[in-house]
Amino acid sequence: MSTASETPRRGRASITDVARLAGVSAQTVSRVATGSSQVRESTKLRVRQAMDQLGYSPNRAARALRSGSFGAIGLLGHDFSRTGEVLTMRGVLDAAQERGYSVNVVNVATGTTDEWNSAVTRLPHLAMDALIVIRAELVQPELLSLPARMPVVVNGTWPGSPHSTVETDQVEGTRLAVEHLLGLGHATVHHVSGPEDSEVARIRSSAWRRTLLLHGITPPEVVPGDWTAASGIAACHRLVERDDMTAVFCANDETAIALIGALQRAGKSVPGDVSVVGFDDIDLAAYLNPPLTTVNQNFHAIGQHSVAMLLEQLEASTRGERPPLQRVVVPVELMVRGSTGPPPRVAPR
Amino acid sequence: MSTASETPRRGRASITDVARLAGVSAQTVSRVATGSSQVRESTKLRVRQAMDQLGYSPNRAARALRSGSFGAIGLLGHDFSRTGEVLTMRGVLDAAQERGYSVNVVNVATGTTDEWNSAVTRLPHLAMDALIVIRAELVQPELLSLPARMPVVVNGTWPGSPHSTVETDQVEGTRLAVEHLLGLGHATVHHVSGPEDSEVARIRSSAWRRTLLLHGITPPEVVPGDWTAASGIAACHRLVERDDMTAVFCANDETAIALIGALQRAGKSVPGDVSVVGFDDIDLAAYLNPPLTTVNQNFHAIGQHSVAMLLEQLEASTRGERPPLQRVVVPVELMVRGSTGPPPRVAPR
DNA sequence: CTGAAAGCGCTTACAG
DNA sequence: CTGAAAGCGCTTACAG
Repeated sequence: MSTASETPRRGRASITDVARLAGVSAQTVSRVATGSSQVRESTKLRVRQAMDQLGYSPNRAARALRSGSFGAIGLLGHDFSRTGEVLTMRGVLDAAQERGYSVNVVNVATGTTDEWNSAVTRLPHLAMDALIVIRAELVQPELLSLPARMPVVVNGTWPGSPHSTVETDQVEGTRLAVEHLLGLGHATVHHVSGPEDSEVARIRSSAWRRTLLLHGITPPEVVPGDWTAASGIAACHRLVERDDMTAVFCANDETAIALIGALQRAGKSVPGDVSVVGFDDIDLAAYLNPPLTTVNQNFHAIGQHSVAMLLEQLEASTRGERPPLQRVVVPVELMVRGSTGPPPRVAPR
Repeated sequence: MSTASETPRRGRASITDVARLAGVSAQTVSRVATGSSQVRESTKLRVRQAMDQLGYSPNRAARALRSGSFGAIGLLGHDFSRTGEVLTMRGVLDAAQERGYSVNVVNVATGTTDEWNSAVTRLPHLAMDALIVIRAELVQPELLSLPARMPVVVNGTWPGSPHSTVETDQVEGTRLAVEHLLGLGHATVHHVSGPEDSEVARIRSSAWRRTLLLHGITPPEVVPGDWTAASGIAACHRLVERDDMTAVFCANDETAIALIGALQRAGKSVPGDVSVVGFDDIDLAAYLNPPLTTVNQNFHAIGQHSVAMLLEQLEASTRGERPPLQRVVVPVELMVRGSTGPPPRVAPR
């Protein structure tokens, strides 16, 4: 009746199939599969062989249902094509994989407050044990605590957050950028900001302002940007009319790169006439002409820290402890390249 | 005894809790939750209220265990920080979300054949109904059919693949790029290739060669690259020694952008002395100086098509049909910008 | 339109 | 070191 080719009809072997083939009980198979307790070496071997023969892998849903853990981390963010989101995701993927967790990525479509809140509300439907949120700024705090007992780590700044956070040292990065320019001899540093609804952008702007004030310089008017290359070009039109414009600190690299391109087309030399600094250190930054001086954010480390903290929280609550609230600040590094230099001898007209 | 604040101890309401509160059976709650069959309007309303009051959301693991479907798609790829991977992922995320599926992203660490195979082998452990693989080239075909009955769609070229594929029209894109340069009056077109182990890179190289031959031009020696900006700089050293080097077709944008930067530093004008074309159309391409002429790949569409095909397969096999094998080719568009122009009057020395 | 019963494939106590 | 029983929270037939 039973032939070698007879495999379970459902296409996938279950723990019972393995148990039968190995001549043991299902629990023993489970013990071998999870490595949870001691099994006699010879038994273990027999079970392993049966597993291989049947191509067995445990049903994740059954395991999750019984154990209450999915072995998955959720990653919620808006616009997973920007440098920050992408590199953070890489860090999360790497760290999670190392610890045997899979990653469920959820993209918030439009990035409006409504979209964020609705995404958070839909989360409990998804199978995940813990959650990393990139830029939670726009989320209502009450909503983010919605997934009951679910550990949450927030990437970026979220004032008054009841959750652990991992963020770049924005203030230090900005200070390094501005003081680098001042150190080169520039009389002042102009600033192209990020969008108004971004907390990070506001922090960079105010750090720029404070650094100038500390050096006794009255900050010039901010040129508004929105992270995009297009806003870098728009910024150029406004900046070229200023007589003292020899140095510009841009809120991110995209804007800085587009600004440099526009300045060059307007007949300005970078850094001969104008020095430009960005923020992020995207991959291409070092290969442009001129190579971009910028502040390196270690997004990958942010992702890795997030996973580590999340799993600590998970373990703490498994032990019945109250998970610790942590705030990690990841250091930055100023990458000095070719887009900055001393100001021109004679003020450009 | 029972107070308003009494919630189930486990922190999350179950279907039974909702049923009790609404005064119906668990199945009726299930019917309302899944919308699977007709329920009297007044009953539905009562159930909905109970759900809201308890903050109920169905346990994904239980649902998956019972229904055999996880509501999740796996996305397997190497290096989720490159343009292609990232934008394809965006397309997958958008399309999956629209259909109520979540996306499990798995990053293949080193991109070696071994890593690919081991990632594929580990997949059945993960909770997913179907799988999208970006660049399966390095995977052993037998392994990729390992997850029994799991629909698979492959992005990119995989000769002899037993699975459905979605890919960019590489040949047409290359032809457009090369003929654009020839049309401008260039006598020949040099080529910086992608890495040897990439099928896509090989296709672009051979399409470049064939296009030149079709126009009666003997193809110059290929300059080897590997997608990176660094290889664009290396290519510059080799290219500047060639007398007839007035036009270069690069296998991707990163290489092209770095090459342009290096050419400029070597005193060449782009496009005055040399015209350069890339492939991909990354976000920054239009904002560089000069703006990059390149072939636009619609990665987002690739991701969306992949999801659509996957779900068709899933539905077909649910109906007991043999899922159809599809091959979708996504059209390209040549973006003519500032990095290309007619050759210099006098051959540059 | 609604309900009582069975069972998806595991793991978790509890015995031995 | 190993096993028999129970049950995680759902959905799927099967009744009515």
